[in-house]
Amino acid sequence: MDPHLLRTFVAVLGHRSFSAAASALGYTQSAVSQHIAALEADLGTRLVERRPVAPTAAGARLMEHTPALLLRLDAARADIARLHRAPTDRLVLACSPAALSAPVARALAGLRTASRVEVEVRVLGREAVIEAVLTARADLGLVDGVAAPSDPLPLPDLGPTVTLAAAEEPLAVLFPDGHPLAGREAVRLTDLAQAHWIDAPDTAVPLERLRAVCGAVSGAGGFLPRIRHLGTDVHGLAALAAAGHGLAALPRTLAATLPGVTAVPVRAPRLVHRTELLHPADPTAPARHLAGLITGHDGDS
Amino acid sequence: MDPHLLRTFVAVLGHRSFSAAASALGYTQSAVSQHIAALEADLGTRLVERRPVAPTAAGARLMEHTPALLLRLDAARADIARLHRAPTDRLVLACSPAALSAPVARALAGLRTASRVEVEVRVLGREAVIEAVLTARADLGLVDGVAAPSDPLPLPDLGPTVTLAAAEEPLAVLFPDGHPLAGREAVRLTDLAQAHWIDAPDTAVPLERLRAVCGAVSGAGGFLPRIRHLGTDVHGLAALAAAGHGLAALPRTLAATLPGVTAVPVRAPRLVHRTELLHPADPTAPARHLAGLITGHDGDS
DNA sequence: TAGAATTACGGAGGACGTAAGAATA
DNA sequence: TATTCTTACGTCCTCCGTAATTCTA
Repeated sequence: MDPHLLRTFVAVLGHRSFSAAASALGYTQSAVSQHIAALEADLGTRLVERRPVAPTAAGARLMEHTPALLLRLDAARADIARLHRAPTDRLVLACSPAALSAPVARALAGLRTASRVEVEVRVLGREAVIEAVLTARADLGLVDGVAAPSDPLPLPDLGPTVTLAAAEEPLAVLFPDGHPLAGREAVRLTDLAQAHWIDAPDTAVPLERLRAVCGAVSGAGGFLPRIRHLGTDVHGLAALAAAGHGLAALPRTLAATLPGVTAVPVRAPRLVHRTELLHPADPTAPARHLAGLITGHDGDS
Repeated sequence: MDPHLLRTFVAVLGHRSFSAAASALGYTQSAVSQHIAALEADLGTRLVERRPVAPTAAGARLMEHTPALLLRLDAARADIARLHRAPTDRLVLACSPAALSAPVARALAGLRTASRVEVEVRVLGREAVIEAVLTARADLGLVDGVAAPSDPLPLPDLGPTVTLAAAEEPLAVLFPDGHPLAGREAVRLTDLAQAHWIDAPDTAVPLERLRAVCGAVSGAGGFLPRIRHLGTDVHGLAALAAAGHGLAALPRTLAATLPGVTAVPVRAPRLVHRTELLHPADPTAPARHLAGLITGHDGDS
């Protein structure tokens, strides 16, 4: 269970090929084959089915642990590296699309007028934001999601990362302009479970999450995807929604600014769209500053 | 960052000595020294201060990740090993002290009358219960704690372990018989923050947890320990409480059966004592059976 | 000065590449 | 039969133990 072997393992499954994984990792095919063989010998089971390459049951189990394991390994290394970095006047903010709201943008402006800080904003998917903060590729992160009011987002706990609430606001559903429900004051999310949805896991609220928060109320499933939208482009998502491909959930103030769609607030179940600020245990000075601006408090602790 | 090196690292810090760690791990001191040197070279920092042996700042950071990392590594191995184990008619239940309630005991009795299953109950601290389930040293776990009603316990998420609620019941504080507050109908936990408490992290509700759930209300700290009780012995804890060493929080029905103390329910903040059932992704047949008996449902999913 | 960690060094085993051999679509 | 994985084998490097050395309480 050497990390190198595990990295090879995920690469093999990711590429569905030994040789592709080998060239991606800078090994020969032979080495990759030996890595997998070593893992399988260690664990006493076949992990990968060959030709075509696919995980066995045991391999699937291992895959439930390995990415998190490797991420945490990187996080540990990053945490230590952070201790010795020079104080910087540069700030990298990783941000999921719906988390980059007008107030956040204003806070960033405030930071840049107050101090001469070079700012870089990276819009990423939710997991990628968390990963960026943990591995110190970003100084600060903003992730959005839905939860019951004043409940925290269910983020995977990956060590000593501090998160503090940044903002809660109403959740809305995007309807094409002129849609029968677009005139409503508010909608019940549970009523829409059987509608067609756009599966945009990185941009809108993931359907699986909608299922989870509604499933706590009614036991049902629903929220089936009709079309899949990858990437982090809110505008493109709105275009799909406007064209009637399906529904999507976004924070209301953001949704209200999108063309071709009408944002109808969600009335029940009682939910909010929540944005949380992630920062590592010892943020840089600019990161502390921005965190303070975003939360309205001092960024200490 | 080889797992072997990390294991040596935690052993060195745990024993506060290279040579002690060496003999514990079956290495020579030299090997341990080389392990630490390799880690330090890899991470580019000193991790351990020598004579006396203690973690540096970087070493402390690494220690925030390493135990969880090694546990997850073991959990992955255990998950895979579970796939190939023979079906068994043995059941090991790991259980935190306050989770072993009368209904649980009855459920166990039901299991033994229904099927010829050899049952073993292991009472452990909370972390040890989780660890036992994850590493397959137990088939099923029961952990207790406090939370807001119908909120889940804040368990560290260590991979694909399913948890389902088993029971919620009122939380109570143990007062010595005859204590001025022992006659009360109910108490506010926040009123007791400045009282003396028994620090019994494995048996009672950990003080840190009380601080956390009360801290969400008032920002204060409090709940300072006066005496420390280690181990998993409810009766001994009660004896300390009866002798006036300090207060402790336990589920009410359990607390009510203890001699020498009076259990006063907690009125505010609105909290419950909660017991959660932990089981691995693919429980054994007896484990499924017992889970069904405890929750009152079928143990499927 | 004694206890404890480091350094030097050598042998055994492991890791990776080259190249030849099996297996499958 | 071509592609892809496996196996064989040689080399280099790493790992760990023995033993001599340095450090520090």
